[in-house]
Amino acid sequence: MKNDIAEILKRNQLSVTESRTKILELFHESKSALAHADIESKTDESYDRVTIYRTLQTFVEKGIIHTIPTADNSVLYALCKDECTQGKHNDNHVHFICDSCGTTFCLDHISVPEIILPKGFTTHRTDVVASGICKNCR
Amino acid sequence: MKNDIAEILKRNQLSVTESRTKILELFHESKSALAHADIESKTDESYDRVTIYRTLQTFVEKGIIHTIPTADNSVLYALCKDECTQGKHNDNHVHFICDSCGTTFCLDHISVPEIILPKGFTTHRTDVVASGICKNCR
DNA sequence: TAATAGTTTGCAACTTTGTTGCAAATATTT
DNA sequence: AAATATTTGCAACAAAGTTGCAAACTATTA
Ligand SMILES: [Mn+2]
Ligand SMILES: [Mn+2]
Ligand SMILES: [Zn+2]
Ligand SMILES: [Zn+2]
Repeated sequence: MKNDIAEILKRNQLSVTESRTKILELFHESKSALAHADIESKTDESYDRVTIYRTLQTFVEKGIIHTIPTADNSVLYALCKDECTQGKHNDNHVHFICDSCGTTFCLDHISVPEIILPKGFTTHRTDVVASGICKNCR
Repeated sequence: MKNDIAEILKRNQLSVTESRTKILELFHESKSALAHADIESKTDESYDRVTIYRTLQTFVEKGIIHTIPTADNSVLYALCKDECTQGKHNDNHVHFICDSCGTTFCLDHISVPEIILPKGFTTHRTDVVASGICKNCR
């Protein structure tokens, strides 16, 4: 397991450090999206805030994790499961945020529908974020 | 015009003040969504930051404006054109953010498609945010 | 495996964004 | 016009994010 994580880092030309390993492990263990603060607490504040910021940024650039836009404007991150690469994300799935427990899920098998835009507009990315009550909260 | 604005405020049981009038006017004049900072600059910093925060919050609560989630996590606001009321928003249209000029549009006539969620999930709101190149930038 | 070169981390200091309490100013009601 | 209710601006604070740099660590090479 720890080896798999190191593999992913190496494949992305990142040196294998304790913080990166631990943070990437967290994403693999987690069933839902994580915010900066979640990572801080789940690592017992062992890493500096700056390190976490930089790690998340690096992972996003490498196509290891993706961001999820939210209505309340907190930044959330989740593992990319599609084939995302350096600078080219491809996470065309719907996201769901529970208004009750706050958990955010990647609905990997529900893909974002094609949206037909007015003439003159070109789309590079489409985010669909649904919110409501999740299966655990009803 | 200024009278129309005052009317809207009264209809929503808000006292008609200079800052509220001016800010609501800005939204009516603007063809795109506005961020807190846009309002600050377009009003020549005549109002305190706190006043702008509170005004935006009040307008959202009253269903006069709605927020737009963004991938880069800046908060954007735009006029509600549907029949939104106190605590009940109904802005089921797609939003478009231009990667080149940053302008954010409400695509009022493009409605959010129905998303079929897994069993156990109930949706209260669905945001669709597309990004790419807008008609002015290509 | 030890030395070196390259990369990442933590700290400090700072900026930007957002929040709260409260007195003064303004708007509404009588 | 006075009384009442609401809003505003200030100050102080809290939370979130950024940057430069020396020390620590990782990878490479000999
Ligand atoms: Mn996802
Ligand atoms: Mn809109
Ligand atoms: Zn839930
Ligand atoms: Zn544009």
